[in-house]
This record gives sequence, C-alpha cells and structure tokens, in this order.
Amino acid sequence: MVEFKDYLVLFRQNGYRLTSQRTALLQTLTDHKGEHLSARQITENVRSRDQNVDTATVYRTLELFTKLHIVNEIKGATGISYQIVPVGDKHNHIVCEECGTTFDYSSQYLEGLRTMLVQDLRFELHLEHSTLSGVCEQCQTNVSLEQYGNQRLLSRRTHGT
Amino acid sequence: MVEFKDYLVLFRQNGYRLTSQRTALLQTLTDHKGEHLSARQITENVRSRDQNVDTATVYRTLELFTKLHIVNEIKGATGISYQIVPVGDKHNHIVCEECGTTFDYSSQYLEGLRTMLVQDLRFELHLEHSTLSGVCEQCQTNVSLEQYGNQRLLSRRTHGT
DNA sequence: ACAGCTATTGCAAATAGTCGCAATAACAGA
DNA sequence: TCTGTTATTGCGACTATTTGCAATAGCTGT
Repeated sequence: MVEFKDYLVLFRQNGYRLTSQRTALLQTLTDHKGEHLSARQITENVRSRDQNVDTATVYRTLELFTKLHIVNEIKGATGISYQIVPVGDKHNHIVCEECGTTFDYSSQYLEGLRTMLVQDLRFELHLEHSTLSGVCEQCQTNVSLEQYGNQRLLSRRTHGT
Repeated sequence: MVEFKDYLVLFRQNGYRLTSQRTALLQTLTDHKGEHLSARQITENVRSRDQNVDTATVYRTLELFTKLHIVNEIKGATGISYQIVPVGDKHNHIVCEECGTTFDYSSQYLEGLRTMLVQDLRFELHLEHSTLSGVCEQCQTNVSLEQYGNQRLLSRRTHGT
C-alpha cells in the first residue's frame, strides 16, 4: 500500500513540494482508484475538498504526476482521462477504435517488446503509460462487414455496404 | 506511390466525399511526408492553398483521416502532431519522455505482441497508430543521476541532486 | 521558531479544440 | 446534364487547456 508519506519522500527527493493542492489531488485519485477520471471530474472533486483550486493548477499537477509516473494518462474514445498508477499487479490499457471501450491487459505481454527495444535500440520502454489501440473481438465482426468506420462516423455512412 | 485517385476510391467505398478541403489537406500532408505537423501548421498550410478553410474542418478532417488510417496522430513532448502514413516500409514512433525526441522503429518489433494479443485476447492491435514512450539511450545516463524530471521541469529542480 | 530562497499557486488573458446548425456542394441516379 | 439526397462545411458560441506573472507558501538551514 502506497502512503502519502511515500509521495512526500518522492517529491522531496526531486525538489518538489507537497502542497495542499497536490495532496487533495492525490486524495481524489486514490479515492477513485481504478476509475478513469476526466480533468473536469478531477477538478470538481478536488474543489469539494479544497475550495478554489484553479484549473491551471489541476492541469499542471496532472502533468507533473504523469511525469513522475504517479498517474496514467489514458486516451480513450471520450477523450483523455487519468487514473492513479495501480500498485502491485500492473496492467495496461488498450482501447477499441470502433466502440471506444477500454480494456486492460497484463504488463507481461510487453516484456518481449521491451527486451528487444532495449537490446537493439537502447530504448527503455515505459509502455504502461501509453494507451494502445486496435479493434476488440466484438467489433471485428462488424469491421469485416463495414471495412472502416467508428461510433461517431457510423451514422453518416448510410449507404456503401 | 499512393495517388489521390486511391483516396478517392477509399472515400467513395465508405460513403465519404472528396471535397476541396480534404484534397488540400491531403496535399499538405503529402508535401510534408515524414514530417510531424501540428494542427496549427496544417491549418496555415492548407489555407495557403484554399483560403478560408475553417479550423473546425481541419480538426474534423484530421480525425477522419486518422480513423481511416491515412494519417498517424503522434503524441510528442511538444503536443500532438500528424503525418501521413508512410507507404511501404512501416515504422512506428516512440518518444523520449526526457528530451522529447521522437524515434522511429520498425514494425517488426511489434509482431510478437500483436500475435499474443490476438491469440489470448482476440484483440487486433493497430500499434502503428499509437506512440509509445520511454527513455532514449542518451537520456538514460542523465536519468540515472537525476532520477526523474524532464525538459520543462528541469529548470525548477535547482537542488536535490 | 525565524529568515531566505524559490517552487507553486491563482488570476487573467490567450490559445486550442469542440459542437450545433443552417447553408453548401458532392455524388448517385434518372 | 439535371435533380434529389445528404455528407460536409463555415460560422459563431462554447468548453478545454495553456501561459505569464506577481503573490504566496513550502522547505532548508540557522
């Protein structure tokens, strides 16, 4: 279990300061562990704890937390969302281009890719912080019929099948 | 070599129309093959061909092209940029979290991951359209000294080493 | 506990990106 | 070529995100 104390240490080590705003944000994120929160939702929740926290602060803090790998920035069909990096069992996100659903998968799938990139390109992958995309099983059937398209554009494609 | 004719066919097949705006955008993108253009740069360039093209149209078109896999949306340190999908030798992007430099690597590195995801999760990966992130060789040395940080935050970390 | 240094914040203004809708213009069919 | 259908556009308004800067407040050292 990660404690706030741990974050304090993490911040201090790097010359960052633990402010009330950052604490409120950390609190909000841990309270919604596993959920995907939008910047707006986060702002609202943070404000319920600490009145006038500015949106600029929220964005800047979210950016910092992302850099420090405290949160994951997830790009789904509804836009960008955030969630606190889960401790223990690591999982990654993959979003379906068709239906927009976000799926999780175990980090172990990435070991091979990670190893190759380090060996050949000396590039240290941080894939847990990227959201991959593709087409889920459910949608593959539709795609084979329709070839292209997605939720939003679907309604415009009234002919062509 | 991909011709505009090919795009015309692609559009028609799916009920989309080839408008002058889309043509201008396609032209802009092909003229800057291999480069990473921001939405602003694209808008400016498109306008030099076709006067008042609205930003909304540019964004909508870019979104459509991304869905159709005509362009790649690349998330780098400077923000989101676009480039036309290269024909032939496929390559993917990986951006260094530290220095923001974008690197290319061959698609063949992804075959393993792709195969596993299809087998186990029935998920069809479209990794060419995602930008991965990590730390490049150059920056790994610095990171080992500094632990965390990036370009933008660097200046603020005056002590703590 | 106090003082100094400077990271961080809030504010205000700027920029970026999105959305609804009426007008326009591709395209298919006659 | 002309006509009808409807995908697409531009516009205006709106929401989201970013940025510069002066004021504030953590943290370190005394």
